[in-house]
Amino acid sequence: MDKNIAILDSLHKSDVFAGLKTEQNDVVIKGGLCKKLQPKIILFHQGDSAQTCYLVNRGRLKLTKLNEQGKEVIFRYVGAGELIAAVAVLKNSNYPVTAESVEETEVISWDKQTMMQLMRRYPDITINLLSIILERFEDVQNRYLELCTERVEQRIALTLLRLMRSAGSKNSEGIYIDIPLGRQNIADYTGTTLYTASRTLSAWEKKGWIKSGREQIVITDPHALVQFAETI
Amino acid sequence: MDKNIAILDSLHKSDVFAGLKTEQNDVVIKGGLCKKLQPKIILFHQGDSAQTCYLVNRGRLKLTKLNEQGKEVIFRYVGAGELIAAVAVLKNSNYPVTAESVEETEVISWDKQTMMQLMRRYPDITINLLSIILERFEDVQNRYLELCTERVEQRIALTLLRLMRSAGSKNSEGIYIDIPLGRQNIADYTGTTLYTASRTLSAWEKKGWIKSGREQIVITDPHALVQFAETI
DNA sequence: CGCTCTATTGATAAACCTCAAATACAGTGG
DNA sequence: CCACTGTATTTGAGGTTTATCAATAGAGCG
Repeated sequence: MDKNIAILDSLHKSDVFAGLKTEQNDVVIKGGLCKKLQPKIILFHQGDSAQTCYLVNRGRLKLTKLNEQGKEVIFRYVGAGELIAAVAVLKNSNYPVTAESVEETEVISWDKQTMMQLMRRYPDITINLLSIILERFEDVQNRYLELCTERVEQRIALTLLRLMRSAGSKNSEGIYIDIPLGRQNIADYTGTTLYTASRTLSAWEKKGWIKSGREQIVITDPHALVQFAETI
Repeated sequence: MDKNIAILDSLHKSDVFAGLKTEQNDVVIKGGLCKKLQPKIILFHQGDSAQTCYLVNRGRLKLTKLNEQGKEVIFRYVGAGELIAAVAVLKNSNYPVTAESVEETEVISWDKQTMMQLMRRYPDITINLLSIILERFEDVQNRYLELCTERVEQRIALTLLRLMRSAGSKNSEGIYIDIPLGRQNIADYTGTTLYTASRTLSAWEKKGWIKSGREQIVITDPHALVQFAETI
């Protein structure tokens, strides 16, 4: 019972099922399966046959992709209320990315058939799905533009600010990014190397813009970062 | 009458309206407006209020985006049968990119209301739309990965091969890319500069992999390019 | 033929990566 | 509590890739 309430909460704040009435949500819940993940567990691999889509109910996932040489690129950190693997619903294809938990995480899953039925029953879901994908699409496009036109340090600044907005929580020192975030992660997220990321953050720490520990970052002067990101 | 038949042809081969019956197509056509563009005409600007989506019936469009400093990035060349600006249908937002004709081009347009009605009447359209967007989404993701992990020359090779597949036509010398494609365009498409693009193509021309003239490229040895793209 | 736009090429510099080595940190088991 | 181990981070030196600047050549057009 408690579990169902938890799920309901998540459905309400989720983007896919927005606008559904309570009794409709009940139907949705009955079709979904709950799954708990310890940190650093892979939910699915890029290339796996895509049969299921997932809603993050609690915790956070990291979406990545490897190239042939094994270099990792981070596309997105996905938090509670967000749907992933929408591709599974529509096409008989494979997951284009890998999803891995970065902390203790709970996801709710719907298989292709169930989701299709839900979409047919409640056309709003399809429309919602479409707008979610469009939003993400614009997001990648913007990051693609950044990657083409901005320098590494600007990209790191923009990335930190983005993470701050999506996973930031205010504390006494500044805004803490509530994701275990190593230098390598930042590098993979901005298209640079561990070393350049480290040097950059060190410099910013000396300037007092951030404070950083092992796999954690607090932004102490967001305004300075914003301004820096805008310099040519 | 002739015009309508032309439109019908395009609808049939298009991705959005796939699976519709003839009488349904008629309804779709009545909702659409035909528009002819000379080369280098801007159909819409990034930031314009998005009220209309377009299907390319003939010719080709270039989708680009500028950053604040005015650097241009090319996202896509869009050919006949392809839909653009789907975002216009769903959200009260602005076009995220600029669309410009690169040759004589004919587009069919539907405004937000009409498209919404069509989607409600024929739910297949929504589903098709969703799969189109998903495909493009994966495409940007792949290019994003490339940009992060591959060197300029590899990216140029991959880009030429991609263009070859989507706009290539075989002639006596090899496979001609049927888009006016200057060095600057290639640079904007691969995230490099005019100069690097020029040097690279010059080198390949000496090796006999391509032949190039003013704003045009023929790939004479695709296999060599493929192999080169795969080298580390 | 002169004009404009595009492409080539060399020289130079900047940005960034790579490698190597040292240091800091968190967790573990004695 | 402390040494130990494995991982994360820092930092320097040096090299590679790529951008930038400048000057020239070529192609198409009226």
